[in-house]
Amino acid sequence: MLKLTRKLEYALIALRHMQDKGDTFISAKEIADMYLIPQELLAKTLQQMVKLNYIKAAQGPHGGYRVRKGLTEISMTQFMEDLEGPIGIVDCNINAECIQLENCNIRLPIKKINSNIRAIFNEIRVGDITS
Amino acid sequence: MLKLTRKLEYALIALRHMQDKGDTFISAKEIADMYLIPQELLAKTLQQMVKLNYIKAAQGPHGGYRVRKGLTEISMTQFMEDLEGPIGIVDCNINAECIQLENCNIRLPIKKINSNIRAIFNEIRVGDITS
DNA sequence: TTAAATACGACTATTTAAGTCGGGTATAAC
DNA sequence: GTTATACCCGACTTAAATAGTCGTATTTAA
Ligand code: SF4
Ligand code: SF4
Repeated sequence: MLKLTRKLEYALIALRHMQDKGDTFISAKEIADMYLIPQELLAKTLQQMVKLNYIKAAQGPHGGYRVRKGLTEISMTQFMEDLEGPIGIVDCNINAECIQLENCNIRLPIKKINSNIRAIFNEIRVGDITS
Repeated sequence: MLKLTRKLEYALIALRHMQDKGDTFISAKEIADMYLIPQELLAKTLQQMVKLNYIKAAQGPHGGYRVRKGLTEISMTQFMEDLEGPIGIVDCNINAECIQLENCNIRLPIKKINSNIRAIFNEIRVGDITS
């Protein structure tokens, strides 16, 4: 209940590590080894972040990834939703396909809570975690 | 990611319904039928709440459940943790061994976020949802 | 005695998250 | 130009968590 995904954690750990190293390219292997993260899984995540323009990749020997400027200003809400899809503590906050929906007597108060949680992540920037 | 369990939703729906009906005993079947909730699953949840002293049960025909006084003052944190166990957006916030723990570079900022989320649920009482 | 209801535990199914594999492309170093 | 390193990409498999079902026993009002 209410868990972040492992992928998000790995992404943040990697970002922080890369940020510490400045402009040099860091390989997925280096990070995977250092933090005991499954390499293939981390690689996939980093590749996703390349597509999102969060980081820049360099191929070939001595290649790897480095963080793009400006990433730290992105809100955690955007970061999380880019990587994992919309945040919603219940189904009707995402796609509305719930058989209880029509008679549901808790929908509105729950929606309020969802807003509160989103608000928390809106006020946190990626840089607050990775710097 | 960050989902409430269905069980919690069913519990809240049931509590709200029972509260609307005052002191009369409401059967699991009535609630299950009304909100299209799987009856056996709802029943199990209600039984759990009986053990927690959240509601009172009456057996036999015209039996059922009714809400105990004072339930509405309980915080959502306690309610959720009673039903589903400790809240923690990552493993190390609960206890669980995490192989990254020793070198983890995001543990502290994540812990802060977890506190923020817990704070939200601490300030919400069950009655805020079921009344 | 019967029927409606709770009580419990074991079981199965479904969904989601986590992790793995195989084959490809780019590029620096020799 | 061969080799080794590293990114790229999609399909696949496994594991874990959630959701739902079933069988049987017990209580009790009518
Ligand atoms: S409609 Fe009610 S039961 Fe369905 S997802 Fe929303 S809150 Fe939950
Ligand atoms: S130690 Fe780091 S990786 Fe492990 S659960 Fe905590 S935050 Fe996540």
